Amino acid sequence: MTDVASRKQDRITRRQVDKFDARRTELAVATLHTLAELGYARTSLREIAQNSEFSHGVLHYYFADKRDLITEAVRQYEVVCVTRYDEVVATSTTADQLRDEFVAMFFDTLGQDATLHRLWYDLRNQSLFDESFRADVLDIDGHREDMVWRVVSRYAELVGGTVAVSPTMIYVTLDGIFQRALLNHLAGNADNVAQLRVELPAAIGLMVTKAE
Amino acid sequence: MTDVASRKQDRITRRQVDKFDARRTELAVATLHTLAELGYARTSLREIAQNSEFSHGVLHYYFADKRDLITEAVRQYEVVCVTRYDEVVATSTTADQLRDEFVAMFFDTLGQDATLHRLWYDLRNQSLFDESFRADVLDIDGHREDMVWRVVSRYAELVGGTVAVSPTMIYVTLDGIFQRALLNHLAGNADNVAQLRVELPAAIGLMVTKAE
DNA sequence: GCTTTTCCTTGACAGTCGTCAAGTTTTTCT
DNA sequence: AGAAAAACTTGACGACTGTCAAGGAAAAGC
Repeated sequence: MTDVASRKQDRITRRQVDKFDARRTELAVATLHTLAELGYARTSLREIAQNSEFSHGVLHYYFADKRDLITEAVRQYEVVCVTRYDEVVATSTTADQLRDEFVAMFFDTLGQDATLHRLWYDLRNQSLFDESFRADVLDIDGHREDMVWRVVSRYAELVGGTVAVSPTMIYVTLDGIFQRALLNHLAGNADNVAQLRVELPAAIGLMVTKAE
Repeated sequence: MTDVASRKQDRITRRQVDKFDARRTELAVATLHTLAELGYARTSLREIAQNSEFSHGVLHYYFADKRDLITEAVRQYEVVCVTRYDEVVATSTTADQLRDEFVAMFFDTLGQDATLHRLWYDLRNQSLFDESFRADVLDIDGHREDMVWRVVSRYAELVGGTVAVSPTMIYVTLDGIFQRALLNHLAGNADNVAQLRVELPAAIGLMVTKAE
């Protein structure tokens, strides 16, 4: 094959691959929405296909099996999820501003993306039963930990102090608060959510030690 | 009906009811074990029956439907779960002893009852999708919160200080640590579990303020 | 001991599931 | 425009699901 011909072949292959990947992503997004709506236990391939513009058979054209499809959907989730607070970190110039904007976004996404968040917790729990999810889940969990660490360590910096606990402890605490708030939110218990919002700043405060 | 006859009838009815309830409980326990093993998404009635000494048809003799059965299983879980640390609270005479024994039991049950705990988190998450579980879940969650509050408030008492954060915050923090430890435990990542064990005492310490 | 009630098994039902092969439509290439 | 390849639909398969009715086995009542 000549150079020109091989480069041409490359372009074609690339374009095919791109198209293939684009459709995969499209179907993974449809999967994500279906999972968020129904939960892992009740999500079927036919239901997913109905949330897309294709028929159920096409899923096996783009994915090896159901697990492959759901794994791809989880990866899509990560793309959306894991940089949520970065802009807040980048633009805040005072500790109070960072804290307040973090709390605001925390509860904003709680209400806005509630179904997506409950899906995340559903899949994380599935990984307790199904080994094949664990690697992806632990990976995403790590990125979430990094995400809140960026927030809290920057907060400590702006306060002029140091972080008093480990990144892991920070993450599990904030994630625990989020889970609780999500449950209360979906249960329609707005008062409890509001109470958690009031208490969140103090919880963050406990994690950093001000300089003397 | 004479008094004697009516009392006799009562006894008979009572005995029948007791027997009925006993079998219900027996089947609920079998359900609990099946759920713990397979998770909610993959637990079928036939699988449950195979974990008992009866056939699958009997489940509809004692339970209205699958939801009824699983709800009863969840209630069984609560009976086991929610008084776990009470003896530690009752017998500890110093703050250090209480803290150490709590931590020990915390990680003991983590390893011992791992499948049961993952089931709890599975069901709590199901309640984010299925409204009919929510009441029971919120009830159990409340009892778990009370449970850790009894530990931490007693700890503060023995230290001679006061609790610095709300019961809810205490619970979500400890529960978050437990969840993370459970995931790492089931993933075979013993190092991370050990690390959490090291950090847990300090996390408890942060929650109480010593008297001046 | 015989009848009645309770308890449990069996087998079938209507439906859903993941998977895949066969065939049709659409796009791409020459 | 015609041929080849890719993209997609359709329908079927075996397996599995919750539910329930019919009937047998065991226990209780007399």
